[in-house]
Amino acid sequence: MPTLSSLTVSKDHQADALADLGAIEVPKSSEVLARRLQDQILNGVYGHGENLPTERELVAATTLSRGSVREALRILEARGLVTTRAGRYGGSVVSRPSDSMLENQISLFARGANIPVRALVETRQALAPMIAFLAASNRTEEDLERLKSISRQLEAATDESVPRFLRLNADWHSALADACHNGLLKIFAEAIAGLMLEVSEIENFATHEVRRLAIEAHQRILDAIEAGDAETARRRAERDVAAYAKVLEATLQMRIAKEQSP
Amino acid sequence: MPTLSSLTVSKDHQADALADLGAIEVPKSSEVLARRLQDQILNGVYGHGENLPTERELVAATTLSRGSVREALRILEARGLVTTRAGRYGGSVVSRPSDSMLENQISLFARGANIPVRALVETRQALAPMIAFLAASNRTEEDLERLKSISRQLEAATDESVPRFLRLNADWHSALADACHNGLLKIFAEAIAGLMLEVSEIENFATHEVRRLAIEAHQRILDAIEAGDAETARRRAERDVAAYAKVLEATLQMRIAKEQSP
DNA sequence: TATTTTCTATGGTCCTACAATTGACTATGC
DNA sequence: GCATAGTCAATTGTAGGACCATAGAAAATA
Repeated sequence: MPTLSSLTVSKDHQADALADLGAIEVPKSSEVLARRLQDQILNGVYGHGENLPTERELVAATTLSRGSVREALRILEARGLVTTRAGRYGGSVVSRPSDSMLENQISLFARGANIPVRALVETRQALAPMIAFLAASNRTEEDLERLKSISRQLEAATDESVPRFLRLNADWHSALADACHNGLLKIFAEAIAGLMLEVSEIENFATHEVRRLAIEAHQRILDAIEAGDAETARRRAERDVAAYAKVLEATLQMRIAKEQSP
Repeated sequence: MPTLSSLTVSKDHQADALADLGAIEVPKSSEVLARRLQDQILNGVYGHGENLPTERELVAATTLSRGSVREALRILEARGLVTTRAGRYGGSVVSRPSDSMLENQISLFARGANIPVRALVETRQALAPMIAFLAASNRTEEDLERLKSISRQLEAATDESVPRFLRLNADWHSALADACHNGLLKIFAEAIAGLMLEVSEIENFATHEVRRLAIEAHQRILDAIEAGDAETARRRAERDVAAYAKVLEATLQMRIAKEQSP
């Protein structure tokens, strides 16, 4: 007659069950709350601009301590999902992650992951032609005016300090990214531009000759954009970024050579 | 004889000074500490895998309360710069932001900014050809094997459930992104793939016909990658993603039509 | 009506205390 | 001697209370 214990599963099944368990990670209460609030925000329970419950209300609802609630709010703030203001009628307001926040995150990742300059250049080579193409297709008159304005300043700055030239150059690319009317492409491009700017500043490779070539390339692209010739704009951007990649590579090679025999 | 008071600046200068002041935002102590620790981490004061000072050491050094110190650590944790473990010999160790963390941030941004599907498609059109190009150039034998393996599974899944097909499809693109050996491109592509997957699932437009076409396109790209023919791979990826964009657009148009006359 | 003052709910900060965790160390049993 | 179990201690995790600083609204005042 079968006993109760004889009905239990075999040792093999127990081993399987053990393996199935795996490592268990216990999240912190602040992370759990942050996650749940994030879900509610994404599901529209709290819309943009609306106030989350006050800290003390969250304490009452969750039975967590105020410290844990505040840590959860700091997490959401770091993700750009809420902004908190003090004072009466203050509180945590649901907001959209800003451009600069995402750019910073991309920058942090790239530094941490030791993304090589080559990878940055490749990504730029992927994005820049599409940005030029779209800018030619979608630009408004305001976009065009702004690009032209920066172009003029850029031409005037050929002989000025390198930092000013680099900054104006960045502005030009930023205006171009605006003109393409694609928020995601814009941020990707600007994050990469920011990362490459650091390299450029270190390298200091913006010689007079390089600057002149850059301005001419910009002008050619701008002409195509003004004419609304998307295909030509794309092709010219392709050539521009390829030329830039070559110059940068040569500069980096030079640096390596220098370091090996100073 | 000039008095001391006559040596003070004019009212005009005072007005200038007032304008120079502008709005002043007082940051929270936790944000200040988070920023300073982040700078130290980026400057290599604490290397990857190293421990930050303990919470109580930070309290002693900063004269902040432990609560503020902990909020700062939660901010850094949300940025992916540290991971904290409890227990003796635990603490906050410096770490690199993970791929998934950046992907989530991109996803959060795109949702919040209401990035239209059109912009996602455009960005994908920019990235996919470059990824195929680089994959053909940089692929290892392991990359190739993995791609082939997923391709086989994908062909076998033509008649299976849509979610399984979509998932395998995502895996294929993920493997392709790995093969290009560019960490940044990979994450951008996967973040967009994740966002588009949501759309696809809603649309449920993976008909048998579409699936067959997708598999054929993959095979053509894979052939070029195996041959190491980067230029061909790029061209084929271009055509693939353009075709995909067309199908998606048609599906979206259909949905709009349906909604207007249900 | 315009200005100032007061009021008060809210986040910001500090403090204390204790629980939970976890790796190293020690003791135990065989 | 070795494996197992138990103990210890430093660290994070959490709770709760107290008070300050802030900032709008509302009331008082001119």
